[in-house]
Amino acid sequence: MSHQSLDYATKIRERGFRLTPQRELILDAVCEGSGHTTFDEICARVHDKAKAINLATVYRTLDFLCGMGLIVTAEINDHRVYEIAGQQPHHHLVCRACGRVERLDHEMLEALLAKVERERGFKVDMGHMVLLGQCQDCRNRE
Amino acid sequence: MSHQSLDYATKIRERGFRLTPQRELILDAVCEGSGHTTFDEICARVHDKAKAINLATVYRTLDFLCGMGLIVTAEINDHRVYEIAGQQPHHHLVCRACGRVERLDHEMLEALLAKVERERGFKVDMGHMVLLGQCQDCRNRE
DNA sequence: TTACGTGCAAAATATTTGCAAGAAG
DNA sequence: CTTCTTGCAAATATTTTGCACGTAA
Repeated sequence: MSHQSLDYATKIRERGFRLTPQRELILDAVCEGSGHTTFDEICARVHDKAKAINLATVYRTLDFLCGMGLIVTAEINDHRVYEIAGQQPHHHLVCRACGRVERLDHEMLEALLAKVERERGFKVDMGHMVLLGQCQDCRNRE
Repeated sequence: MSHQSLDYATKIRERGFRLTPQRELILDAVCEGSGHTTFDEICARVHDKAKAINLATVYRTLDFLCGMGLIVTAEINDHRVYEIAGQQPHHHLVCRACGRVERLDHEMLEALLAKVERERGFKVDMGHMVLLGQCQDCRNRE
């Protein structure tokens, strides 16, 4: 249990819910790939392993897992994406040109957050932010 | 023409497209209200003035206006919102508790953007950002 | 054994498209 | 006139729901 996904089984059962194969599969599917996963990717991975799982179940389970705080969701470039929760707070730089996704550690944002809180009294609750722009390679290429 | 919406009529015609009453109405509808407007609000306002305008037209026209760069769109708290383009770049603080939307000027973010560009070579193109959190009032109330 | 969860199919929504008629330039 | 746009209706796509059955605990 060295991984980020501590003991999700316990987290689910603790609150009186059940751990089902479907929930495990879908949670796995969110973990696969590098970080962000779209609904369709999740469906594809799930159907790979168990063709019988229903679309409605995927919808319901993703909602459920969000509600449990085991996964989080964000909107990148008009696409809803899911990702496993409980990681270090971090953010992404998404290149509009090539679509590449780079990671940005939370530390970079701390100065900004502190300033907003100090000057506006607004406490930003920023689990995951997405900054769109242009990456270095694409800029050089121009 | 002191307003932000310069001469959109010209901008449209310049590129060989036509200015229609529908396009004017929908553009107006996006301007009304204070800043953000949802699809449904737009429909409601449009139907107020002209019941006959078709849903498909609203969809097509919003796409069109985005394509022309006359409006911009963002995602706030699971809701797609539209807003007139060409304003000063600015951002919003959205309170998760009460839903209030405060404006945040671009200046606040500049230090962050400069840092990302310096350290990562990534040029953030930040027309409009949304920070979720908790506003001062709601924090006091706890 | 007990309800929680799932599959299934249908319903409710949301969005897109083809095409003929209407209208902007 | 020309051809871009719209309205309409149908086609798609997406998401949600009700219900009987299956199964985790």
